[in-house]
Amino acid sequence: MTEAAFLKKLAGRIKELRESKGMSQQELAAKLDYEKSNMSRLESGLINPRIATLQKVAKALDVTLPELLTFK
Amino acid sequence: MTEAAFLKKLAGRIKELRESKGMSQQELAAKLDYEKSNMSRLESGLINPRIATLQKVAKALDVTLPELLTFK
DNA sequence: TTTGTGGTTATCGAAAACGATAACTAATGA
DNA sequence: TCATTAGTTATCGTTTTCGATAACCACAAA
Repeated sequence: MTEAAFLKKLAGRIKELRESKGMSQQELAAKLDYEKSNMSRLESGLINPRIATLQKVAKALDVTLPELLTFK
Repeated sequence: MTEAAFLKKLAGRIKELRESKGMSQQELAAKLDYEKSNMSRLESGLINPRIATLQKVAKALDVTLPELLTFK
């Protein structure tokens, strides 16, 4: 799997979890002190985020990091 | 948990898995095309790595990303 | 003593994340 | 029509990863 394909799947996983919680991108972004512009790019697979950023995303989504990173 | 503490635990997890496979830092670094100097810093918790880097680490250690990120 | 291996630390330049901000589109509702 | 909300896209400056390289330490084997 290419890096781009991997980031795409991760992006979809974040979007899926966010929507299942009924949150907007801006709500999620605000919850972890992340720019909404970057959140948009993150959910589009355009960013290769740092692990600490994903840790905050997981926390804001109320899931564990392994859960966030579990996808097909 | 602070970011620094989190990175320390991640570092320990990588070291633990690497040693359980009987690999040296340089062997692991070479396997994912990562500089040995950075591997040393990564295992010291001095680096907040990108998710794609950790994905390569997991692959080189023959574990899944969730497995790599599962620790106390 | 010399050589090799494993690991650490430092520096340099390039690339990319990230914060901050702005402009824009589309959809919804007053 | 106007305002609001959600999301996208772009730019700028700062910070940090990362590749590349070098120097260094400790230890063990020849």
